[in-house]
Amino acid sequence: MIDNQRLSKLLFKELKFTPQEIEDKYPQRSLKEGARVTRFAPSPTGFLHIGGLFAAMIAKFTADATDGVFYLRIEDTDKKREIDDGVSEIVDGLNSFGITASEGVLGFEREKGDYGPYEQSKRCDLYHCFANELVKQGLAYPCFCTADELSKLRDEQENQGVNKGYYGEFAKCAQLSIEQIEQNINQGKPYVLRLRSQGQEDKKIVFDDIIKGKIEMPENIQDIVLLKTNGVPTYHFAHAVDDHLMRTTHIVRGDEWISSVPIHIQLFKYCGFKVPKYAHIAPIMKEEDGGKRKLSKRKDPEAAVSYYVQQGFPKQSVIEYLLTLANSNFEEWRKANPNAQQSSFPFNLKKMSVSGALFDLAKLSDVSKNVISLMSADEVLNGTMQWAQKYDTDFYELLNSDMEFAKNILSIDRGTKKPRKDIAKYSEVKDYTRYFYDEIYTPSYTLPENISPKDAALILEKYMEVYDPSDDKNQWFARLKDICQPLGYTPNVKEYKKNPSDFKGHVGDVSTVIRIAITSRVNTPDLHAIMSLLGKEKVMSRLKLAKDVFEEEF
RNA sequence: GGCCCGGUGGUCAAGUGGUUAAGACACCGCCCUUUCACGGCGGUAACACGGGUUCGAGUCCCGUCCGGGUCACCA
Repeated sequence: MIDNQRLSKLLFKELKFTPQEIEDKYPQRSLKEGARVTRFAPSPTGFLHIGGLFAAMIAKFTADATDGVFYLRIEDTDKKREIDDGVSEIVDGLNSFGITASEGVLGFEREKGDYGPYEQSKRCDLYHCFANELVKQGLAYPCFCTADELSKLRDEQENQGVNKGYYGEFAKCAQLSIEQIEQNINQGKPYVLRLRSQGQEDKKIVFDDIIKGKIEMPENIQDIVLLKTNGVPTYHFAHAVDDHLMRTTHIVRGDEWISSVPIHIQLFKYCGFKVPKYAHIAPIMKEEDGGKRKLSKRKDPEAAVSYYVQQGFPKQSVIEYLLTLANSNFEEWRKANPNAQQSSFPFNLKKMSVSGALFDLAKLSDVSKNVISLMSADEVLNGTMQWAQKYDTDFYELLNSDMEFAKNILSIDRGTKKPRKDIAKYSEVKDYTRYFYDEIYTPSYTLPENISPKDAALILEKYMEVYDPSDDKNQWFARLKDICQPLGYTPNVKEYKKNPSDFKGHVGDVSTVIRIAITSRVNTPDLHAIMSLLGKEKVMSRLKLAKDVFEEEF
């Protein structure tokens, strides 16, 4: 038995606070009954991952659904892996999808809230205080083993076929006498602080994960590292201290942490903290070679949240899709409440799926088409311009040169009870509208198989004779019908279907030819509206051009 | 390898011992239609496998197989 008080004095010479002072500084939050405090706690080691956005979104919705608090904490305890703009990368990424924290880190060197600092690198005094408490209770000790010794240990254990790690008889620094420790320290030997685990391998620990359910695991017996050589805590220890002090009630995090829960519960108990509730979420996967695997930061461009911004998906679309993955009843809710804010969805952690879902771009597109179909023309234009300003400046200039015109284009078939759903992302708007702009429109005609170039030319010739730009929609269509008969087409689709051999086609074919002549496409929004916007001159010249091209073909 | 977790159509998924095993995406047909759309209807397609328990199993138990996670002074 060593003298823990003496060890404490040896290890922690200048502590800034007592545990009580700290507890007083971070009091219980006064929130209503049932309010949940959640957090997103990433490391600033790279771009924001779609899985991170997913986790953050779930944490935020969980807090918001209970009038709780969602805050952002930065886990920067490993300076080696950190990147320069790590914090902004995360904050900006989150913000660009509307997942904003009400507390915590707001940006580079900026934070808000009474439970800070919210960057772990600035909280060392706090960790040291609690580490010292563990030392005083004999629950932590310094370990002077070098990396070499440790890896040798692992090799030996591998050979012996026993569990690897620093525990039991293998934890040789656990047996050091106070004199040996003092001597090592006086010699300036570097050391880490390890937990003196009281766990027993044959005992089980049981906890209830909100998503995964009841989980039973052996107690932790590893004397894990609490404080690294440089005095900075490991994830495990920082998690216990921070989530206790910040009064987090629900830990929402990736399920790769499940196997560490025995360590975490042990730490909370040794420190005298109340154990929080855990909700471990399954990762988002990708299909490859018929198998599933976690989306990888290095290999998959779509792992980065910025990919979706670049692609031109509206932020609501991505969240909307992620929400369908998180709570499968979201789609049903959305159907019943097409125009409701996402934030009013009664999010439920218990409805989360237990296993990882494959990311489905086709489904995202579908969700996004719906989202965009419900936007106003202004919203679509704003979104598109914001996107284009960054990723397609030529197109941006084009839109910007006459925003009223652009808005009119986007207004076609929008705002009705049954709006079109043909835009999935802002990047598609250019293609969707290109025939309105001579600058980016190159005519290129492909007729359907049932229409010959000769018939097409005849249709166009006839139509040019009767085209009247002042027609309203009904008159316009009546004119289309009028030219059908003489050309061998029928104005009546039903009639055509009854006796297809009696006609060359029906009014649909006639309008298709005109549509192709004007837009080079077989499907566009309402043709009458398009022609009105284009104006007489352009319409006539396009009809003429197409007619000439078709005539050349026979 | 040890320890955890999981396995329902191509994908996301309902499902809590009795269902013709929902729904959405994708795909394919048909219908509606004043063009294009929107929409509607229908179709193909699933309980990993083997044993139990039970009158009855996708659902409970055991085993097998497969997939995932984790075993750092990284988070």
